[in-house]
Amino acid sequence: MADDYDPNGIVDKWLPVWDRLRVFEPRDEGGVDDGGRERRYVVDMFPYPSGDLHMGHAEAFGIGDAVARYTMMRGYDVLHPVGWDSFGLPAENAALKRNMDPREWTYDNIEVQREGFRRLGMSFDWRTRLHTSDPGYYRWTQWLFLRLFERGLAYRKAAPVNWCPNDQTVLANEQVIAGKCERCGTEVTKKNLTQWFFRITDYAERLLDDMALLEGQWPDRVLTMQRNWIGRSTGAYVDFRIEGHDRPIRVFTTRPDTLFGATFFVVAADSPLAAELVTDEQRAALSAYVEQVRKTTDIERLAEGRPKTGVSLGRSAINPVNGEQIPVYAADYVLADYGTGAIMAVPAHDQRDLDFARAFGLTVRKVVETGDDDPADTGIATSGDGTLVNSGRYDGMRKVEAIAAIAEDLRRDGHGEAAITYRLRDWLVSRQRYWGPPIPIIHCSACGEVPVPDEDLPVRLPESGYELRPEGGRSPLESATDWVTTKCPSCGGDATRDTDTMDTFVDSSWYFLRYPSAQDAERIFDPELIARWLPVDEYIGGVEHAILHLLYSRFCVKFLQDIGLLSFPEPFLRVTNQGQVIMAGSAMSKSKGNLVNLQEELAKYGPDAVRLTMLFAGPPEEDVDWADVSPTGTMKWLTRVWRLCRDVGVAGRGTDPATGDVEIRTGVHKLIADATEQCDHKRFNVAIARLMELTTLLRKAVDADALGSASGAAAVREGAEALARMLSIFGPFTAEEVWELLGNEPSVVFAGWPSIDPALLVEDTVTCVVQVAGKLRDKFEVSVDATEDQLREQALASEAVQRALDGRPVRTVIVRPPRLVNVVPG
RNA sequence: GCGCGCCUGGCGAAACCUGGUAUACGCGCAAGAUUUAGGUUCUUGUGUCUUCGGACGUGGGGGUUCGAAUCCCCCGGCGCGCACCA
Repeated sequence: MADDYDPNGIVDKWLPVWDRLRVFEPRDEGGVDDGGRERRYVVDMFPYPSGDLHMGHAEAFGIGDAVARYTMMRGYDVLHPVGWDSFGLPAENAALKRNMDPREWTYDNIEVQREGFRRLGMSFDWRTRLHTSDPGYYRWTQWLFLRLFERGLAYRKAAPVNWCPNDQTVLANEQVIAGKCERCGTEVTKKNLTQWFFRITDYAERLLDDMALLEGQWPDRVLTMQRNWIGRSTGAYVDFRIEGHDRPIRVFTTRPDTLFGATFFVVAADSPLAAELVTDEQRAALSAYVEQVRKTTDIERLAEGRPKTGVSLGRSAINPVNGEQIPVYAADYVLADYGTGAIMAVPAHDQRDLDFARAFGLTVRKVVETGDDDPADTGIATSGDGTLVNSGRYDGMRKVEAIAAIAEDLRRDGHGEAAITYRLRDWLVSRQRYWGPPIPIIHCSACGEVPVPDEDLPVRLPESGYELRPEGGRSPLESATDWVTTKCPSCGGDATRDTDTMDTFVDSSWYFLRYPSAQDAERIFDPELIARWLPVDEYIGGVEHAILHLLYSRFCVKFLQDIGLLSFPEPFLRVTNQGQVIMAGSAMSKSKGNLVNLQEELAKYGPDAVRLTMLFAGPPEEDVDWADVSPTGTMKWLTRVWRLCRDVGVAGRGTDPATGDVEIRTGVHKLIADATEQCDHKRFNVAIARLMELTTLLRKAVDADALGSASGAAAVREGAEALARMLSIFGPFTAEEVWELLGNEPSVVFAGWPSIDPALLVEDTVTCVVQVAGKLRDKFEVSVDATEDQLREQALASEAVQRALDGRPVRTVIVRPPRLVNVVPG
């Protein structure tokens, strides 16, 4: 045994012991049978194999591991799995750059990270290990696709979609952040392409409603972000006849009460509607405009104060309530894929419409009197409550009455109906890249889109014969001609495979279902193990997935529930977002030159001190600025713990804690109770502070020769063992080492969380605080059952109180026995 | 623009849920002990001012209360999310 604390030596010492004892495998299957425990499923958002582990991994997984280990220590049977999100663009780009096979790059990195996680002391059950890029996994991703396809929830359509010119692929709406590609930051443009979508919009209402189940369990801001993303609006559809056109065009409005104020009509320039409605005279003008719009990136489109543009389509629309003819325009401020892609424009009561009206010299007609100045004069649209004017028989109604009345009249007359629309769009899942699960569809000239039969899954990625580099929206797989050419499963004729692959977010939207039966070759998951472990009790990961991953996973689980494979509506009962590790105020990056290398920190301080430093720096959800913290402090503490336990050694071994010194025990049990309470709320920073206090308390006792008496030794032992057990959730290697120093058999994990003797928490005396006019003047120790009268008397007798009163009479005395007296002067 | 969150010593932070001793724990700093020295380790001190009685102090202002870091309102600063969604 080393003669002082050796932060890295203990890593090599204890890893093989944990492996041998199978410490992190759930007890009631495979390991020690200890049936009857409650189960908990604790999951960390799985890593992307982008290289070696970095500071962010240590932070995120350190928090997840503390949660998992705390849950284990509290006596639950815990499944804490690990896997890799190993398909995706970055791997492919990195491989391209190095002229490597993406497999090689990916699986090499996974090995490096696997070893890194082990050496960080993660309590994973390695049997769960999965990689989304394994055929044994993506087979089931494809299987899931086919189930969606069967039910019409996976479909292909031509649409203007987000296109990243740098990554040469389409992107889901959720992957466009402020107009830029989520991965590379390039400005995203629009392209008309035929793409695969999942009909997540069918689930919009349930995704919104079921958030009630998550309230208080998920971070509020995540719920808010999802709510806003789904974006429910209530209003009405209104059908407008178009002059010289045989079918009416429907619009959505949240303000049917302003129908009489509609003075023009706008369709999205890039929607098929515009092409359908345009007159021959205006066709050239429209094409030129659409061309101009398409070239504009989202960033430019959204620029502040950008003037409204558009082009007349040369027709009129007819307002169903008053027969008025209003001109029809195409403009880019109307979105093709929201609502119906067309709007009635009410410039008086919508700022965007007013801006357009002023740019094109169109009529502004106020129909709701709000008491504000006329929008036609001010250029400021009014949207508040008021009374209807210029609206025929609806004049005089309040806004809300009018909304209901007009919606009802539209329905009765067959001109529309009340409606709800969502901002959420269908999920674009196809990608023109190589490193993802091939879409399991075969295109046959006779049969159309034919699903690959289940028994032919997986559709494996070809391992050669393709050109990896994507180009102009063509998938790399198109160049793998042998792979593409196939027979139609339906008619047996010549056919071709779909050459797109699925987005990596499809892989990750169901992986937590696969862990308990990661090796199952027969089915997507084992229903018995699902029943045993799912849904996820604790899900730990970054807030960057607040919408993307968490929304998609919720959708997939609801779908699997609908087809009878799952019995719960939500995948994650509780979500915790950890903060980031930053350096000197900003995110670490190579270009800023402020990278902190995790491996160097580990070499200097060992994994326990690094983990503790992050956990102790603040609450889990706060960022940690590495410039503000120092592992030397936590390292010093771990050394003190080690020396304390070395000095205690086997003293007091085998004694009944109840025989221990009461004064020491009282202090110990208070600290255990408080640390437990803090851990229950994931306030690990405060819990660690309590463990530090416990260390100091025990050190002082040992220095005062507590070990010289039987009762002192018993109490110190109880405290030191409690310290080791609690330390194990933050600094697992050190905890194991000191547990051994105390003369115990490994593993400390099996010892569980220390219990608290409630009798020791009951205090006989407390400090009573005496205030004069709310300001602290005196305090004294009193019995917990001191009466109001006794306390009042003792307070008034205090010299300090009399001095503060300075001769003033006492108006009243507030007594809150036994802790407080407030003397209020007259 | 809309929505949300945060603001406490030189620094990271406690106490806010449940109003009642503000600054737990750690870093840093200072002094002392140990050491040949540096480092390490240990001890003590560390909100500001002070006439040593106290006074002031949780971004600013106001309110509720016997009593406010804590609850309410206004303002400022910082951060985050959304952003032409009809």
